[in-house]
Amino acid sequence: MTQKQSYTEAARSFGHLLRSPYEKLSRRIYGELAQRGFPEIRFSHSSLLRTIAPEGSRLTDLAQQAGITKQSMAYIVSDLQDSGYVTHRPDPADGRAKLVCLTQRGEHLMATMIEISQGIADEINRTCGKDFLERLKSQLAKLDQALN
Amino acid sequence: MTQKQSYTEAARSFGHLLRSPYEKLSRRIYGELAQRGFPEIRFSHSSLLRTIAPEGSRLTDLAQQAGITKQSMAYIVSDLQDSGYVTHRPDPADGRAKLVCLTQRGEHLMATMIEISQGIADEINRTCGKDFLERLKSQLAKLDQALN
DNA sequence: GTATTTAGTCAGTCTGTCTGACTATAGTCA
DNA sequence: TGACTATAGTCAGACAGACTGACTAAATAC
Repeated sequence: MTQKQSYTEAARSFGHLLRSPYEKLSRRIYGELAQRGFPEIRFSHSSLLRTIAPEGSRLTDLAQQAGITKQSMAYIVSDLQDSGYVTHRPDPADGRAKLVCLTQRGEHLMATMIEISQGIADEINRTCGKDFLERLKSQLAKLDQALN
Repeated sequence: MTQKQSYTEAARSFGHLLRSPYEKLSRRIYGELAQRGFPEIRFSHSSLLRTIAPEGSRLTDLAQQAGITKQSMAYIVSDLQDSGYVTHRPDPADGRAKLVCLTQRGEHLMATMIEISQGIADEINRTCGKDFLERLKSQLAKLDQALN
């Protein structure tokens, strides 16, 4: 086995194993969202959807939590606003700031994402064994800690 | 706990746990490559680097294996060619085709990536326990299968 | 009251993906 | 053998999503 062959095997063994299930989960979730009436939702939207607070969030906070610039987050906010998932309202605590808030459609989207995620989790546990995901999550959290 | 709060917790528990270590590993690997004399290498290059065969590969095969269009792969090949990591030569079996081959610099890059990956794997096993990665890989492979 | 910092917007740039169209070559079939 | 279809790679343009610098209005610090 040549050195080059052992490289592709080494790479595939881990980087691939982390990326592939993630990509498959993404495709499943966005595919099912499209089928359930949310065809506009894309991967980039997750940087806002996974961090927005129930009471609304500031653009700069969303950007910082997602690790992107406020201009990039503004682009995503604009897109979700055009599709009716979020809206703006002034932040009473700061005349400069606006709060990005979920609309009713946005809240419905969130509820649907939870439902889809739960369904996938149940399916995985049925296929891979009881509490498989809990144990996997525990190991991934340990890995995540070790990589800091 | 509101429904919206439970969403972010559910999402963070898994999607986040798959993405975060992957992003950290990527930053580590590309950071160390830059320090070791390969500053041009970026994440997008991995779609070629992880699949190119030791004897060279056709553009269309690389594209298919990576799941992107041949035009996108051509864009990546061009970038790596400009930086001296790959070169073209005609495919003797087909007058239309060219083989994308690693240069000496490209092979050195590959060897360095293996070294860096091995070092990270050893460090993870030291931190998380003997054979931690083997057991984690096994579970991730199981998950990957379950998601097909 | 002045200087500095912050929130958000605007415009432009870059990367990396896509599509359609094209030319040259290969394969198939009658 | 010629006509037709398919394939390999290139070209040009479009788009999504990331970035930077500059700007205005509001907040904060002194």
